[in-house]
Amino acid sequence: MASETIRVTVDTAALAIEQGALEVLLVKRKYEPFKSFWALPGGFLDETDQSLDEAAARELLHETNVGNVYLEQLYTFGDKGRDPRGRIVTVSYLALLRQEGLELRASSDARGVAWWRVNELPELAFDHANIISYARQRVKNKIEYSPAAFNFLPEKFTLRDLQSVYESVLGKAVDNRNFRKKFLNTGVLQELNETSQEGSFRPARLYTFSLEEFEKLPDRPVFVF
Amino acid sequence: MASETIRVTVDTAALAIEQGALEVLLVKRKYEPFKSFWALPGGFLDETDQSLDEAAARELLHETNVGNVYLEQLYTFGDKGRDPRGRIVTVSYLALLRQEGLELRASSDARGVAWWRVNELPELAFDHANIISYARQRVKNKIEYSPAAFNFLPEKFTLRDLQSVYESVLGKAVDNRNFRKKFLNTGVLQELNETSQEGSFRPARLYTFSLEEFEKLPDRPVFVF
DNA sequence: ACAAAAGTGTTGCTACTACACCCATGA
DNA sequence: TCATGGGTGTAGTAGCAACACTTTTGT
Repeated sequence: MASETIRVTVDTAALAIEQGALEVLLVKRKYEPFKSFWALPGGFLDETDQSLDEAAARELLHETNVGNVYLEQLYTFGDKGRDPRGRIVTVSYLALLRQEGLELRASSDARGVAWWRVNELPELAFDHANIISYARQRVKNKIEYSPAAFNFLPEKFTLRDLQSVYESVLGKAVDNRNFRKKFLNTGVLQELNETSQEGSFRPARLYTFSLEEFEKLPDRPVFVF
Repeated sequence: MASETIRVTVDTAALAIEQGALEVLLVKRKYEPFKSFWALPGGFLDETDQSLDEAAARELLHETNVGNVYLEQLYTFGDKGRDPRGRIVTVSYLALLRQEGLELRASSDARGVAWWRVNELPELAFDHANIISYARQRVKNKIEYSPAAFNFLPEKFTLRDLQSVYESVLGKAVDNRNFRKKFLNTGVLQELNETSQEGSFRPARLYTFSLEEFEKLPDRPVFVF
């Protein structure tokens, strides 16, 4: 083998929360290497991509039919030997989204697409387990100082929903009185005159997130629980 | 030009502090594109590099003769058109170091190497100004929760030295009583029985950083001023 | 009336901010 | 003794953690 060329892929760890558990979107590989293993959706950077971000969005849409989601760059992996096909540099991405309303569809070069609970992952292709743990760590940090958590929620949500997001991501329970007090104090929650009826008990008030109010906050972590 | 190949470079924003000013290490380009512009040291990822980190260290050493420094990956830039030579993906790195004791030496493909104050930069090649602003932001965040600041200091330093590092990076003055109290309270500073004589005035006590003590601290930002 | 989740206050403590003067040294 | 930077203490305040019961609704 002569001077092997270096190729670039863009892979996305797309996270969502389902029933109090953090889940990641995986595709089942149809071809070697790692045939039949689950892997992060992604693929080679293309000359037509205007940017890495665009490439990540394109591949995510192509491989899973998921589009229009929050995406940010995570970390770039380039160790020799991480892909048996040759020297491959992978720019990884993090996506935060809701599962509701999606219509997952695998591309023709995959055997399937599915959500997996991050605490119960199968054996993964390449170093993708590593990328996912990076992603988890990033979200954990991120929800403390940014409105990242709201990407997991619909437009209107209850305080309980929001608290559940924090609990799922942080992996620990939070005191509900302190949580409400602190979050309401930040001013980023806009109270609606609507409630959400979930069963035969008291309905919960709905809120929306106000980006405008968020931008008035200091840069420091303000959503720490 | 047929299907152009994608190439990967690794560029490093090496920061140090000199006389209360944050500075970055630049090389003057000898060839096109951006001939005679100043740029970050870096170069193409090589098949012999075991990892991106290694590539960054290799290029930094080759282009500036600076080695053995703290390096961490920063962000990856891959927009179309950011390099006139074709599609180039750049994995950027951040280095934190001291200038003392270095013997800067440009490689044969450069016209020179020099430190530049980040607040007085010349016009830079490519999107390197952008990379430097990423680097500045990263250090600013990093010194609040990690021992990153100590990379700018020698083994033994005074509290005043340490405070100057924070002031230079944060770009603001800090109350010295509160700074000392808070830093000493963290327990990460080991007091030495030595002093530093700097002039005809009271000598300052020297300290060292204790990694062992640092690791006992919580994950949250503890060096916030 | 009961089951279920929504919603609410207080107290003690810790940690931060703001602020100004004395100390030790060499010349 | 003077000039220079090193080094120190306090008081008021704000924000945090810990903690348990009442309210509202549908059945």
